Amino acid sequence: MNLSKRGEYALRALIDIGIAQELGREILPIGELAEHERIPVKFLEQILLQLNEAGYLESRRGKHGGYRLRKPPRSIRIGDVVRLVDGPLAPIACVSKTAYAPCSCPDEDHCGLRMLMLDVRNAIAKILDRHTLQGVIEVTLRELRRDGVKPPFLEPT
Amino acid sequence: MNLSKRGEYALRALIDIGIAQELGREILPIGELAEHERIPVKFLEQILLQLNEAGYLESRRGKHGGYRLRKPPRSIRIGDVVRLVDGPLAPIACVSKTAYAPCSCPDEDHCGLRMLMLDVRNAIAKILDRHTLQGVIEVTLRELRRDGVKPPFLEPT
DNA sequence: ATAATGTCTATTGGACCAGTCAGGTATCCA
DNA sequence: TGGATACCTGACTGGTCCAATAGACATTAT
Repeated sequence: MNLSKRGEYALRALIDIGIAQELGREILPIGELAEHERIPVKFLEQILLQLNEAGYLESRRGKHGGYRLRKPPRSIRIGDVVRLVDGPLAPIACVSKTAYAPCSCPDEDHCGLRMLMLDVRNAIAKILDRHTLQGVIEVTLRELRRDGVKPPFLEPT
Repeated sequence: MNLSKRGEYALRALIDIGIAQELGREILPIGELAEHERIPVKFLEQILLQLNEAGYLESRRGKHGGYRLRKPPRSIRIGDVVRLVDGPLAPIACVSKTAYAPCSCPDEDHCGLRMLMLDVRNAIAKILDRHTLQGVIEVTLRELRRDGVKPPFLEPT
């Protein structure tokens, strides 16, 4: 039931870029992002590249380059990002909606385990597909403000 | 968000042994189980051994040997079996109740991602910890009967 | 020009998964 | 008592994936 580091970093990156954008930073260089989240730069590169290819980010090269969101945060579903980076949400393939594959069990139609795992898949999907990047960003900023903590990415370094 | 084959086989084995027991078979040899579920015998052996050590099963050696449940199915929570075989239910360690570990993010207390993943963990745990082996067995048998399908393990082979 | 940034491809070390192999030991039946 | 059946134990292997690293190349601002 694991979210990979890759998936975790992808989400953290999108959230950070979204926060930066919300706070007036139009573009965020990868170095700043990597430092803030303590992610190895070259590993993060690959992930941002993937998010770029998938249409979530756009990049500007050269000096003062960096990444920004290509779509409004409200239209980015967390579940879709996880699916992109980590694969299907379902714990076993025979209950996946987006990547169904038959399982090896003798009678899929009368498999109590399958029904249970379908519940689990639906519970996960319900949460991750109902939450957007916008929502996560709002929650994060609200919590920061409530505790009087200065948000990150206010100033270019 | 994956259940490993090992975890899947462990659950299927417990369910099958429970079904057999419900239907009057006091003990189930591994060969019959492996054949029915199409699991490599030697792989299944390791898994049943682990379930034995963990107190879920007891075994009888020699001719007419096999495995049976050591506890009543009602007292076996699916979530605990998954934890035993596959590790924590939480998608990331910083939201695990049974195996918490701090994450690398700069501010765990104001991490929107963490709050979201905590929701996911709780949703998974709610399902897997509320369902017992008894429940899964009942559902399976009910579905089989509803469709008039003969349940497995009625006769020793 | 050059320094700062992103792009792209290749590779690596290690962990883990799923399974295999080669026996050893206990139990039962004839 | 001997053999068949079945569980017990440990080593090990091929493959895949994760996380990270390395280095050459392209683009942009100053």
